[in-house]
Amino acid sequence: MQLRIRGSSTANALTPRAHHIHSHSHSHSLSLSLSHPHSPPQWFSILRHAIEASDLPLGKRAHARILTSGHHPERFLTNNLITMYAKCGSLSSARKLFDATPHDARDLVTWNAILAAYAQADNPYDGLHLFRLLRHSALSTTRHTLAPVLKMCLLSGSSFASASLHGYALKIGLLWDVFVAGALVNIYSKFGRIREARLLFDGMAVRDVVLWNLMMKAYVDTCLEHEALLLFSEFHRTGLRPDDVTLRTLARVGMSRNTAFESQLKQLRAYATKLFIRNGDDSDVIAWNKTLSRCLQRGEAWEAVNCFRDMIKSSVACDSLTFVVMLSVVASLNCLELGKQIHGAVMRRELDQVVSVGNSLINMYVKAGSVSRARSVFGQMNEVDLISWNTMISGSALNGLEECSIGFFVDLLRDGLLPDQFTIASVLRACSSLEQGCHLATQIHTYAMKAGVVLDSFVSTTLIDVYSKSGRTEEAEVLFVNQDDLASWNAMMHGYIMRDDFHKALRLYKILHESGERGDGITVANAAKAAGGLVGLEQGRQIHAVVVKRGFNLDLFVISGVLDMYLKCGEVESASRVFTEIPSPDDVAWTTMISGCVENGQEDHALSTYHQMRLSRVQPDEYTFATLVKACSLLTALEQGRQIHANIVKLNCAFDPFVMTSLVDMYAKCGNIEDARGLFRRMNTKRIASWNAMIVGLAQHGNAEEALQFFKDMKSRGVTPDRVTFIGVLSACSHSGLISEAYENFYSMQKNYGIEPGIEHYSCLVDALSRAGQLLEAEKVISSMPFEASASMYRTLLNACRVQVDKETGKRVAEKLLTLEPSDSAAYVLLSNVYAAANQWENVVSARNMMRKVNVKKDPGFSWVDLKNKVHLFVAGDRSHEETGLIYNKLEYVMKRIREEGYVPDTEFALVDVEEEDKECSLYYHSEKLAIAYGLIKTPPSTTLRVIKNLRVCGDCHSAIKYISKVFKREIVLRDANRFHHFGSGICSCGDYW
DNA sequence: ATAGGGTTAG
Repeated sequence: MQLRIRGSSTANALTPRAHHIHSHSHSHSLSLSLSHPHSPPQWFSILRHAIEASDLPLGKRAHARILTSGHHPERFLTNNLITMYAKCGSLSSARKLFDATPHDARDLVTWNAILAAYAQADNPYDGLHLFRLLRHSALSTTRHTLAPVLKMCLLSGSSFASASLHGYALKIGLLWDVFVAGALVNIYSKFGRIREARLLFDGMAVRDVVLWNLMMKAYVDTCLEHEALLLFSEFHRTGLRPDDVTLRTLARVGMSRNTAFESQLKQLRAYATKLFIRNGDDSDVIAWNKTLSRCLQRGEAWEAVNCFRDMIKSSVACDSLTFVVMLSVVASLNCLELGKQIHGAVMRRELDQVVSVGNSLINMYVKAGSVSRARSVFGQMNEVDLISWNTMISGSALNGLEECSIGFFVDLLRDGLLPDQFTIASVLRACSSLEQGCHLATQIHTYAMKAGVVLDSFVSTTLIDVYSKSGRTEEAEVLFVNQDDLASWNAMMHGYIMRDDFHKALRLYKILHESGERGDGITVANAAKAAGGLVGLEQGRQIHAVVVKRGFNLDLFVISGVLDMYLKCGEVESASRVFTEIPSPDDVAWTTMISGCVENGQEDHALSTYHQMRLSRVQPDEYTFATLVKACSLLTALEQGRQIHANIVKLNCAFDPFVMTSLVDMYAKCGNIEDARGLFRRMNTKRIASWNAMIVGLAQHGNAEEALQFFKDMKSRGVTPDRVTFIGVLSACSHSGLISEAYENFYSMQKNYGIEPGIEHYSCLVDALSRAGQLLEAEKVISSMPFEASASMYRTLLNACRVQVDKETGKRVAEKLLTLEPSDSAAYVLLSNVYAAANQWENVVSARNMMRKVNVKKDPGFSWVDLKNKVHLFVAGDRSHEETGLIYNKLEYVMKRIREEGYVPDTEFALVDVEEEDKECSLYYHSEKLAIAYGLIKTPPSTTLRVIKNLRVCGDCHSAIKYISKVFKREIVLRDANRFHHFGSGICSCGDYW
């Protein structure tokens, strides 16, 4: 029995010679176990049975009965129990038993057993630690100790540990053991240290076939074909008989392009084939299948293909398992042609009616992207099982055929089959990519409950994903409770991110961290995204550090997330640094970089990055183009836009609704309404955003009738307008003085479409009334709406008073505007213009004088600044900050300094020319000034300040910040609700257009 | 032989 244990653990460590060990050890095991004096023999046979069947519960029951039988298990039985736990996959129980065994009760076999357990469980670090403890004890070791230890060296990838083991083996005289030497040769060659392997090999006095094989394989693996051939000749001269491993190793010589040894290779192949036939008995189908599946497990797919070719050439008949394995190999290679060839081979051998083979064919075809071929295999099977159905369901979903996937699910139910967790998870996957899939998912949820698989972690994770995607976060949260599966955590994090709840997402990340779990690349990518959403640069940097430390920066998914985080924080330079360190960026990484430039107002940089992308021969996709077109639109760069358009057509992206919509928008914003119209007409799928771009574009160009015509067409085609549509419609009305239409739409929006008017809609209405001269009516609308009036509304109205020469209303409106915006020069300028139009020059002068006395007072709205990882938030006239005195003093000083430099609170030009953009202007101005003042106090000179504002920056603040950047020599990055503004040396990256 | 979570856009 003891030998059996050792034997099998050795077999695990030195896989190439597995068959040797089994044949040597078996006879000993029986005689020993039966003749052992102290333990009742039935325990051993039960334990052996548990090991063979991998039956952990049986083993545990046996252990329990041994304990309850009153006898403390002595050493021999304990060793067997440890082995049983190891073989049945419970490393923790094995270790518990080992720890419970007193030190003086442990013998070498105990140690070997626990070491073998760690080797088998692929847990090299803890196992190697145990080995260090063993070395400190007085026990002397044998090859059976070294075998698992060497395997763990291989697993741990530690060449240092292997070198020290080499020395240790030499010291205790075990290096001359072919088992030990073979393992070392194998390790050295796996670490690429082939010369050390050869040195060891050459030093061996006795070498067996396995050792030769290992050395030859080392050469073949490293493409040292000439050395492999030389070694083979040497081997041949020893007269040792080559085995099938030798032959298969040789068969791989010549796979590389190197043709220098063509004739030698031919000889070798002929020789190998002859030997294969002679070795017929050794190379039966089972051995071949074993080799194939070993290749599959190691991910060496092409090696498996080559091996399969050799197998076909030999006289061995492939069986169904051969094809199951090979089809799995091909599925991983995603190679349709090869798959078809193997399908042909299956048909010739009439194995297509074996269910497992049929299922493998289906799987291979769906993985290769051919659902139709999979379906035809499915249809031709006489007998199908649940796996066949599941593969069709998941395969259809995988290939974007969601309806088809759901169809299979329905058919399955109709056939009276009970879905299992695979079925449910697969069909839910289809729902999750379906736009209206949530309702369906709810139904499938009830099926999952009926089938009792809701607690399955795959099922619940997919449900969390589906519910999050459709905004039903609460339902997702319910499912997430008690989930201990990392994928669920990731899905939940992503769910929060999708609804912009970045705080909650980061909280999950923190909880995970604090519980000792580190998460994986996806976790960290999610965390980066959340940090980006919060513009939390410090947190983002920490996450970036984790990414680098754990090697996730090689994962394009993850590093693109980090890139995006920096860009969302306005850190274009950091992003560029990260980007240049990506070995070969893909389309997404490039697009992230380009879109980040656009978001940060560096449209030129975006376009030049695009040209680099073309040079690097990465194909842009529809995301890239949508972004680029936006850049052109912001730059009003019609020519560049046209060139990009040509690229879009050339690269077949002219069918994507996103791209086309942004093109329509670009042409319209660039003033080329004809091309916008033409493009729009030719669009196949017109989404709501496409219509909106057209309607808003036409309205902006004052082409109201046509805008309303488009609106009509849109409705008649069954497209439901949204709030953006009505902004376009109402602004179109206002531009053409269509008051009754404006009212009509304003009410129809609520009554027929259930859209509550926002402040933008009211703005349009007020604008329309003002322009039409209905000043009192406009005032009435303002006072009746459920919002605080915005300053821009009053400004519009005041301007209308000037045009209408209505100084009574004008005065009233100016007063209201001034209570809202005491420091807003616009009010004074407009008011003075009203008086000027009425020829009341004294009042003009007094209005101008009032303006000069302006002080900064109320400042609701909020802005925040992130200093030393703490967010400082400022709201209207905020005096709650602990350093408020300092801040206000600084601000006074700042305003004084910039006035000296020429700052005038706003300019007259900006005031009389009130355009659409101004309507969304912040109701509360100066929170950003407070934030900047605090930033100036708290950071050393020339540090870049980053301020974020919840609303759009207004003209006055914009102008002030330009001066601040000049006077105080600071880069100031302001992110407002709309875009980034990079201020420096008195100018802003937006070119004063936003 | 079958199932889950991730990066870019209007």
